[in-house]
Amino acid sequence: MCSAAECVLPQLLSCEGLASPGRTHGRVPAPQSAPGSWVHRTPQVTDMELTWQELMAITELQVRSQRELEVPNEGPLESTTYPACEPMAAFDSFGVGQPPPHTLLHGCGGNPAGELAGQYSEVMSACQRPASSAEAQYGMVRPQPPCWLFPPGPHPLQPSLPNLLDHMGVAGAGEGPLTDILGSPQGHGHPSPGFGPGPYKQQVASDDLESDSGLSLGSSPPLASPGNVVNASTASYACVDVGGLGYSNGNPLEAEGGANLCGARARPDCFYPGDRQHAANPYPYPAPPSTYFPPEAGLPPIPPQPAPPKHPQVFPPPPHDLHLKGPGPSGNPFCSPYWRSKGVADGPLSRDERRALALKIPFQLEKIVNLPVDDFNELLSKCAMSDAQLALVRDIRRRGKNKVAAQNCRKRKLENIALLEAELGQLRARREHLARQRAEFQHGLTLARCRLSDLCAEVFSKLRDERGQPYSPHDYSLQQTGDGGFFLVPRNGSDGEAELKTQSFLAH
DNA sequence: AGCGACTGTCATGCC
DNA sequence: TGGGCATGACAGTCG
Repeated sequence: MCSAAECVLPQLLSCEGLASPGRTHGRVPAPQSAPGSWVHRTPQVTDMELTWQELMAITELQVRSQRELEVPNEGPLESTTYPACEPMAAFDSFGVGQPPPHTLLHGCGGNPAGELAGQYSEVMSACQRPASSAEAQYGMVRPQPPCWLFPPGPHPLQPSLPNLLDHMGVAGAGEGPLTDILGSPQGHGHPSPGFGPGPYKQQVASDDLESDSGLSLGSSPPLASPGNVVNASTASYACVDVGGLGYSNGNPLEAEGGANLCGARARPDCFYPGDRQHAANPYPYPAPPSTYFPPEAGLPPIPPQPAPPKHPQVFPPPPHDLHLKGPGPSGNPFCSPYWRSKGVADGPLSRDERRALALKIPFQLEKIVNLPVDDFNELLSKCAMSDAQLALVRDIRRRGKNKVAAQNCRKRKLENIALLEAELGQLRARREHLARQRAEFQHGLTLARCRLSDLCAEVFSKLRDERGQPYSPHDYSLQQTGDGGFFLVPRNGSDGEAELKTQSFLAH
């Protein structure tokens, strides 16, 4: 009998389904027709792409493995034969490498390639092995031959997301670099990061460059910049031109024709007294909170973060009497003057805030952004505003909503990346498991072939023709019937023996 | 100075 | 048709 060491994996398994042209050793590109493969590839093939290709190759490997390991059951006289110990190709670890040239090997007891077709599974049953630990790990159901690799249900390489998460467990999803990103307070933990209390970054003059609401903020001199404290240090009531309306202490709306501001007609310095200003504050307004929007309800309060020492707070904290709550001076809740919500952190005014201040928008920016469209329109209808004010309000609303949308979009993107990375890890683990399982099956198949070859040799050694001469296994092959009988079938073109010289006998 | 992360904004497409 | 949303791209800021 042969030993496993003498037998090499058969060529049958290596050449038919695995040796595809164009494959490189150890790296299996995805078939171009494979769904999910990227036809239009960027010049830089990223590692993610390669990984995806590998994953796609697993599908192909599985299909091919199924094809190869399936034993056709086409009847007792099916013509498929199993050459034993034929030249076999050396496999790489995954069995997907290009097979080497055929090499004649001697093994399996030195028996010439006797062939025995038919009851193959009986021999293979000895090679079946208990489910590996990896199966338990992935909850795989031990499939029955000939579909060992394919448990019932969805395709193992196309698990649904919930299944994947089930497979992943909590720990699996929590690994990977993106988990850190997701776990960071900046990335997650706040449904609306834009509303978070993070310190406002210092605004520069470039903030005021342009506005699609028609404000030529770009024309503002450097004085308009909060960062430019030198030029503005001498004027607590700095007159900053904002598109002709400007951060002046004058009322631009009055200059425009005296639009009714519903009680917001008072000069800005009445709401934001300049005598409370820091000497270096170029703006005649108190320091705004770091975030303009109040924290969302239901969220745990986030402790305020101290301003970076590198960027000292330019604006002093506003006095409490400036944090007006409820209706404005007019008593109309929809026409309260522009003020910031109480309880938000301090920080420089944002661009829109400065614009709103410049145009004396009598609404909270929070309301402008967050009100439903009906309420927003009602709010606008109740307060007659100039075209510039309306345009600015709508721009503020659009930008505010888009800002939130961008934050949500980025959050979703990070979540999707984390999810895909977790899925990638699971698929890689599954690929390794399938590769190990494939190696086990190939080893069992090799043993079975060796035993089959030995059995054939034993049968041929006991067969004699009418002249008492043994049959040559080179000229005849054995085929088995369903009832255990054997037939001697002459090989095609064997020594010109034309007549069907079939001999039936019962197996012992 | 360069770089990466973060953020706001704009443009665009879709609903 | 206007508004909102989603998203890629770009630029600015900051560590």
